[in-house]
Amino acid sequence: MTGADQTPRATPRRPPRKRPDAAARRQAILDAALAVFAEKGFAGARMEDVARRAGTAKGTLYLHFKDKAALFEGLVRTAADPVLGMMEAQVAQFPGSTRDLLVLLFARLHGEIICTPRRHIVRLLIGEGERFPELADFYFRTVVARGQDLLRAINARALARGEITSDAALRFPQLIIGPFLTAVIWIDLFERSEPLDAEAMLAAHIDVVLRGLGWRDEGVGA
Amino acid sequence: MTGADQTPRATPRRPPRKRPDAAARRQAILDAALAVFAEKGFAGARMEDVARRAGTAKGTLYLHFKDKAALFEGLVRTAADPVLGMMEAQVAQFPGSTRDLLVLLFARLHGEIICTPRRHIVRLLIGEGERFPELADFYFRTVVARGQDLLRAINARALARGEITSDAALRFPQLIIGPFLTAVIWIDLFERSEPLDAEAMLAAHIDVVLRGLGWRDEGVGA
Amino acid sequence: MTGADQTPRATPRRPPRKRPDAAARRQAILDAALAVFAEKGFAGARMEDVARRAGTAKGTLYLHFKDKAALFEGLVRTAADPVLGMMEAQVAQFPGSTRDLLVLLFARLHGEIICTPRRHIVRLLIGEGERFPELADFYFRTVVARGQDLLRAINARALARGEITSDAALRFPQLIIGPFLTAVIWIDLFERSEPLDAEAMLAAHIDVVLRGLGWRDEGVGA
Amino acid sequence: MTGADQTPRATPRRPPRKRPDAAARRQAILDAALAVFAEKGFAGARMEDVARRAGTAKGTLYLHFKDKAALFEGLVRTAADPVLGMMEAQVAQFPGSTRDLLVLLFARLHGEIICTPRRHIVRLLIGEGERFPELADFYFRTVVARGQDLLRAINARALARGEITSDAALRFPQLIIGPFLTAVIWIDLFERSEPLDAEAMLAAHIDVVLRGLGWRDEGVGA
DNA sequence: GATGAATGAGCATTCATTCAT
DNA sequence: GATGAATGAATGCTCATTCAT
Repeated sequence: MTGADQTPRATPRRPPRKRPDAAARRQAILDAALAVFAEKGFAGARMEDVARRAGTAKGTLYLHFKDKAALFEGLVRTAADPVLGMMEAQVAQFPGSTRDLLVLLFARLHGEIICTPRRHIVRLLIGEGERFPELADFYFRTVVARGQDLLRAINARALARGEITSDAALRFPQLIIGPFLTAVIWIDLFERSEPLDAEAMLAAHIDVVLRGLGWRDEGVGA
Repeated sequence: MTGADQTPRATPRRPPRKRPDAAARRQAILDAALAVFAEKGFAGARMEDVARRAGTAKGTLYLHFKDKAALFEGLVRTAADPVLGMMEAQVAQFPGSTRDLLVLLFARLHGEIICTPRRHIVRLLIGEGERFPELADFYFRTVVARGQDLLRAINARALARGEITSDAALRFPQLIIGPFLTAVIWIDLFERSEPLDAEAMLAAHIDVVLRGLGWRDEGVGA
Repeated sequence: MTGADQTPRATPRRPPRKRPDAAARRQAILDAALAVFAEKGFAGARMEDVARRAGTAKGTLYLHFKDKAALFEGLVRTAADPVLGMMEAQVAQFPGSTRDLLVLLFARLHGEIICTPRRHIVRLLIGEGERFPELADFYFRTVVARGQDLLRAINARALARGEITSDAALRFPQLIIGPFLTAVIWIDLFERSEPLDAEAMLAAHIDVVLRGLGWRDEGVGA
Repeated sequence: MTGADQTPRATPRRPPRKRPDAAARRQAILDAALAVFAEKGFAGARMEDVARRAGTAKGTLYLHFKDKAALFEGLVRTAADPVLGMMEAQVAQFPGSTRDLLVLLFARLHGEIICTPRRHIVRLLIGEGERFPELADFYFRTVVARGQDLLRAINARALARGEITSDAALRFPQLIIGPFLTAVIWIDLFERSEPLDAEAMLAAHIDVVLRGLGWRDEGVGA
């Protein structure tokens, strides 16, 4: 701790344009790709636009992703994972009622997906999924299946706690997630025609679906 | 300056041209378009494939539809209308309980859309909608808005008859239709990964949502 | 919606790409375009032929010119300017008699245009001009108007010097340039039917038109 | 002369749409073709437009002309001939001075061509001539060569009568016709940029060129 | 003869991908 | 590693021409 502390005191003659490390570069590309794919769809997106938006040259894209499809896959791969991971963690150790848990989770879905460019990924996948079967499979495994497990766990817990009586959503977790999907789609396609208060809708959904599953405020044992 | 202007051109020939009336021809094109668009998406669909599948020459397509987008629009335009019309008629004069009505309608949606290539149209629209705002608007006006009116009418009737107590689905018809949308998407994207018994799911949905809206078997007056 | 959007596309290869600088490339394209347009007319010219002749790929054309029309315009734009500039310079500082000046200028027109593929540009413009009004306007401004100014200046000088007495060609410079145009057209259309000694014709024209304007060898003051 | 005279007293139930005989039909097609070709050029003209304008179906065009090129040729063939014939007749028996003859002929060229859609034919031929060598040859034989003969005859007569002294225009009839061509082109391309008083220009041309050829009012012998 | 629906060759243009620099 | 000029396969659309009616 004695000598000079000038460690990062480089000697840059030219503007200290620190070469962003590969990871940052890659993320910039993914961000750009999300924006462009979201606006134009997979086929309509031009690699050149992605490059320009990412602030790189076209060729650079190919240093990070084998081709356009790989870029799309990278997008899907990276976008959903963190949100889901966060939610899984929360469910695992949530102490409160299932209602509160659902409220929390839907708030997350709203804040992290519906209100975010990420929602486009959902729509993109719906649109292009059949053309990229492997991608759909990948998405199923890494996102959908995990989401289902999560919802099933929640339902199982609620049943076990006597909060609900129906196993309908255990058998069909789609009943829980359906309105969320609908909201995502609506925002992108019909918001202009008829605005949707997604937050209010999801709140109503929680009320309806919980009641529909036989909700009792305190659980049977309470 | 698209297309050619060269001088000595083409020279048609052989196939014994018959003339099915224009309407039949048009329908054949629409059928072919549905198949091709469904498989490849809008951008991926080649007009030549549509033509071949319709049993016509490429040029013939353009006698019926101004361009590829118009063909897509024609598809959307013609596919949804009949189903919706049928459902509107049924709702207007349905004598029984709202539960029976919903069962009937979802059976129709299942039989006429989910089990039919028509379901692809829903998915296509979701995927391409943002790129064709007019088409999304058109779809909203001719399909979505009508569907919403229908669902609202059903909910209003159920409330009036004392069958349900919540107006949640009156405010958000999306709660009713959400699981149907989810089923449509699931079938196309994830059926291979995990089959879905859509019929059972929709039955469960009716149970849950009606109960969630405060269902009483006979209505208050019973 | 022109052009394709398919997914797995092209795969360039072989030819050992060198990089002549952009200007040379552009000039090669213009040269090729002149040849092809001259032979086939605007509509009949195929971009592919231009590319092949320029030794580039089709796509390269579009790196230099927005579309076929822009290529045509580029042709017109670059071809006339140098010749005219040269002539303007000469007129501005020509010391000798107007007759000698005209002889010199027509010699230039003969050598630089009639005997050159550039003459095709004149003919092309005549043929396509009405279809490209902006191009005709551009040509008028950058070539025709300048040419007229030049001819008017010459006539004014000749009148001032007392070499001629008539202002007919001051009012109608077309009288001076008409036979040149006729020669250009003749060479392209009728040379095969009846050869024309353009040089001799233009010499005769100078004689006739100067005499017709009241030529006096030394000017009034002589 | 006894019996009824009701020969053309057909029994038309439907509107007496007398079938225009083939010649009228053909002329209608040619008129339409002139209009369309003039506006769009050869390549840009669509047979369908010609048909619509002629009030016939597309197929009918092919009953009168083998193909598009034949239609174009028919146009050129029929348009120039009458004017030229008229002029030949006039020259053959014109009693007055050569100046008066030229005034008369240029008046005709102005009235029958410059002020008429026929002027477009001249321009079309210039533009497309190289692509239709046979047509250019045909035009040369039936129009240009005859025109030259006519001009040579006039010059020879004028020389013989001592009205002029130069044989320049005998050797190069183009000197006489050049400004007319220039006017035709100008009207189509540049009229918008700078209007041209073609009549005045041609009058000036006659003055200049006759004086340039050594004009003497009465001829030597007078 | 007249019609116009059908045909399909032909071309302008785009854009994913490569690779010399 | 980064660049972006060059490539050329791929496809939407046009329109001269035919021929069944």
